[in-house]
Amino acid sequence: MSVPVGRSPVMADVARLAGVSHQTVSRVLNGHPNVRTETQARVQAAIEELGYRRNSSARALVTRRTGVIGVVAFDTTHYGPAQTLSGIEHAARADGYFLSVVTLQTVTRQAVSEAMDYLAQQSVEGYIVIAPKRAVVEGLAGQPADRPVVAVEGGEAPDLPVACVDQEGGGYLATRHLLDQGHRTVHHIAGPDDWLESEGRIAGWRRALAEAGAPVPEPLYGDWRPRSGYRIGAQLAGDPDVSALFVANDQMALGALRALGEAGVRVPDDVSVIGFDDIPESEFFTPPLTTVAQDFSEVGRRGIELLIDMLEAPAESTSLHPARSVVPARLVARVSTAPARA
Amino acid sequence: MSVPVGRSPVMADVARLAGVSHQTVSRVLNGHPNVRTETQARVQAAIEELGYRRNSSARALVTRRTGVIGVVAFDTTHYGPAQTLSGIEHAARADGYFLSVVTLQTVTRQAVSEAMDYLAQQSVEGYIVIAPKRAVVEGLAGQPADRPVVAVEGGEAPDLPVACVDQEGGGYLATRHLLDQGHRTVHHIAGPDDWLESEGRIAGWRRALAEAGAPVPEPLYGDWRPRSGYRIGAQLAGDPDVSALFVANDQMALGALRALGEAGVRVPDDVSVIGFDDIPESEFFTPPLTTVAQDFSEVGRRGIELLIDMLEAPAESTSLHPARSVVPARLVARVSTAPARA
DNA sequence: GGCAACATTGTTAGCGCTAACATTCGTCCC
DNA sequence: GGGACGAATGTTAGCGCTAACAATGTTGCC
Repeated sequence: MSVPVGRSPVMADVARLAGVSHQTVSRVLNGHPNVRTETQARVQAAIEELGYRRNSSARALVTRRTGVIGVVAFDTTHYGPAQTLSGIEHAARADGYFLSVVTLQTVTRQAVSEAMDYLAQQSVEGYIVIAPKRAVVEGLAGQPADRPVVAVEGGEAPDLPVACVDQEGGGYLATRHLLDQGHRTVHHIAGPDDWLESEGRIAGWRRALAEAGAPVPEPLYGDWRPRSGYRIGAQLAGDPDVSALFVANDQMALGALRALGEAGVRVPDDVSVIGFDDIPESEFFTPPLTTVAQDFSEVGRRGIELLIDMLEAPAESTSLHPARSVVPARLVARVSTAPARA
Repeated sequence: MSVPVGRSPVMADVARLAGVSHQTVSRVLNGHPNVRTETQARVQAAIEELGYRRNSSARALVTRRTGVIGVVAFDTTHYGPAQTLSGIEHAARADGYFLSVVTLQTVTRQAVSEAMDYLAQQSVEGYIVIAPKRAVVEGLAGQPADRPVVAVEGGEAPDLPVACVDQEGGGYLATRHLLDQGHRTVHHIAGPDDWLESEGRIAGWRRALAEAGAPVPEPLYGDWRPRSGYRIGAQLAGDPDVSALFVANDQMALGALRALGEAGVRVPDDVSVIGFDDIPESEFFTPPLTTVAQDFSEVGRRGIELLIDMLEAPAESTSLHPARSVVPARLVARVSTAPARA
């Protein structure tokens, strides 16, 4: 009896066993008031005996709520995005939501729109889009918003709620740190120029230089990967003007460290290097990398918070001032930066 | 008219606009034969005009298929697991399935079982569990299997379909590579001893040593993180017996390289070091790390393949010989290994 | 004691879809 | 020419649940 053969039990089976109507079972499950404690217990017992589990499709059909949040992610094989995704997942689960994830290889407006379409098939209630490029954020803002969207890492998105790290502040912090150590100016290996993270970090770097009245060299653009840092690092190694280098992420910084090392440039004695991200490996680079840490999971958490607010608020003036949640960056000083030589 | 106010359109709205019954609309949507081409076109047009989208809950309710696969993952902030997840996701989407992901902080039997329970609420059709520890796999096999489960990275799981990389083969490959370069024996920094990956790599290492008649030192256990590699590396640095070192992952290898460097031990001149995983950074370590590459996304792909086979096969003798899909590992030779000194 | 107010439970009607059966129509063949 | 067949479409009955309303008890208070 406790293991019904054939089909899995439905609410009516529980009701029969507990000697109540199926509606009373529903009430117990939904925590309605006005159910006698004793009835509740009987129903609970019947539920356990049968191993009953509510059918989510039937429930969603009538409540018009699926409890599923769609996530469009990129590049989850890298540290930052993967951490962010993990933060999103935990926050969503804590609030009883489910996550349906699509990860994209290419970061284009069209790919994002296809991914959102795919997720729409599953009746997601809203979207979290990890939107690291300007084009993506702009494409997002132009969409017919039949359900709420939150951008994560979306920089200064114009008309969209956004959760992100303060990239500009982080860039400022990094540059300031080097200037404070007496370097005349700071060179910059940036990320690709259509990424919002690159933009923000460049802006912070420029602001710090401007504030200090330091010369502003041309930034050199990499592609986030170690190899590009290596290439650009090799270029800079010969330049006697370079005494301090701000690299837009730790992976490129790793490449740069290697190139400098191979060229006989000592870090930090000859050149100071600072990275960005604080990946787990940075502490063990040669030399241990000074860098700027981002609290990725906090960003994920805030993204979910924004979205759930929209889902659960009685649709109102959300479009007037789209919410922004900015997480500060934090300097992690290690060995790769040192005061400028006299 | 094309933008209906109030509720979103349902099948009946499309039917009305196209001048057919709702069932005909359903037939068009499901690609049934025996619908006149012209009718099909009219229905399609109506669908587009209204921006109609099938209600997945209603559909799932009657078909008893949700098209959702539940994934239990750990540690997606690290390279391997994140890559695997990404492989799983792409393969699932290619077959029209959706993914619902739960990531866990702690790898315990209970956490896994709770995660599966959570996913069951959403009526997932089956599970992919990234199960890197023996206890987890065993707990999995003991569960009441009301829906199919595939383990990924589950080593030699007894009664469960598994997709994994050939860890033993990889360990053998790494050790063999060092022995072939004339090293008398190979020391090993292993992962935690309750991880299946550790076990497999240790087994391969032992086999290679045994085959060569080389002495078998005690393996030293780390925790996968760079810091533990650093700690153990510092220990080994003073030992003149150590001329070749197989480290169970690249992150620990990074720590070990740093410790050796600090102790004045030159790699590869004094000691050869080989890692495991081939993370994107390895190529730019000091020196560039020889390592064993795993095709994580292929593992994810195969996991999905196994699961979908089970979902779509008319439930038969699946339990007789649970399928195993083993992906070979591959040696990536770089600079950190060299022939033994005479 | 009777009646209002409330607590507790049951009954009914869908949510939007697909499967199964019913109907209509044209076509073919003896 | 009529019956048999199959193609094309329509009609009906749920899937398992919740919301709304209806029907009971049960209490308290004058």
